[in-house]
Amino acid sequence: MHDTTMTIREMCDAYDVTPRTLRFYEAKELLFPIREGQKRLFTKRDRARLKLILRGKRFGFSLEEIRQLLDLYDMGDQQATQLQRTYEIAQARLQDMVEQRDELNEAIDDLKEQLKWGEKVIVSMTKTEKAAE
Amino acid sequence: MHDTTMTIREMCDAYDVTPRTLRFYEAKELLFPIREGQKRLFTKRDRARLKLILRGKRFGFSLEEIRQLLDLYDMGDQQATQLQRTYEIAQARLQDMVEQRDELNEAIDDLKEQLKWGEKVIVSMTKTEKAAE
DNA sequence: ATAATGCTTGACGTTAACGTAATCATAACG
DNA sequence: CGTTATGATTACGTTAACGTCAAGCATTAT
Repeated sequence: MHDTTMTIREMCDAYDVTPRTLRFYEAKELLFPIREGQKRLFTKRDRARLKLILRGKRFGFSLEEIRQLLDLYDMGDQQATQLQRTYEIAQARLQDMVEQRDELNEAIDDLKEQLKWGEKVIVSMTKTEKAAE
Repeated sequence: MHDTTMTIREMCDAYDVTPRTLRFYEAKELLFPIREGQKRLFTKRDRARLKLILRGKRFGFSLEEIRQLLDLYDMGDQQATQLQRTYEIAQARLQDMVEQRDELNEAIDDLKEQLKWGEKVIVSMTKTEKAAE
């Protein structure tokens, strides 16, 4: 076989993404598949990065944020300052997520209130409806 | 003054929206300001609707959903079935919001785990760094 | 009368993350 | 050698909710 590289299709099957997505990620400089003639060959490194990309997406990071994180990651496994930076970005993202959730919780509570009110109205209306019969 | 109507600017100031937004809402048939010559005049009804629109947005309804709700609202204050329908739409939205929040909570927990791990790595790296000095 | 406002209607621009063709190249298979 | 499979490139389309001009009336202040 091909040493340890994968074709675009194999990647798609393995990670459940479309070719377009992989090409898109390459265009955005998130992945750097090597070329055999015309075709892309994804290395072990690409696969590791893709996993991190997909994980990052689940966390709600934007692709741009993910790119920055991956870059830091690469630049210096030796530089603790970089890792520190990574940590900070993640912290900030966490902050955002918590805020979002809290807002959502508020909205949920508000909407629940509205619904309680709506129930009362519906009940009273169906009552008067019956009364009108 | 103008009986009970407001100009576009007054509306903007009162509700903290841009003229573009009000025109946009009119184009989307969420508002129906009357015309005095060329100019828009927003009635009490428009203001009531705008309040509902803004509230709906806080709840995360799309403008299209809001339009439908407003329409139902108008159509029959007398028809309890319509109100019932409104109630159902809101319930569905609530469902979505709860799901979203739960997903967000999961992601938050996962990310927190990651961060704990990151902390450990950073600590150990700074240690070895010192050791290397 | 003229300049400065305020308002109007288009109509194109923006953002994210791809989807969706259309066209072309290459390689294996029979 | 023709066909099928796989992949490449290019480029426009999608969605939501407006933002951002541009150009033109109309009223009001000077």
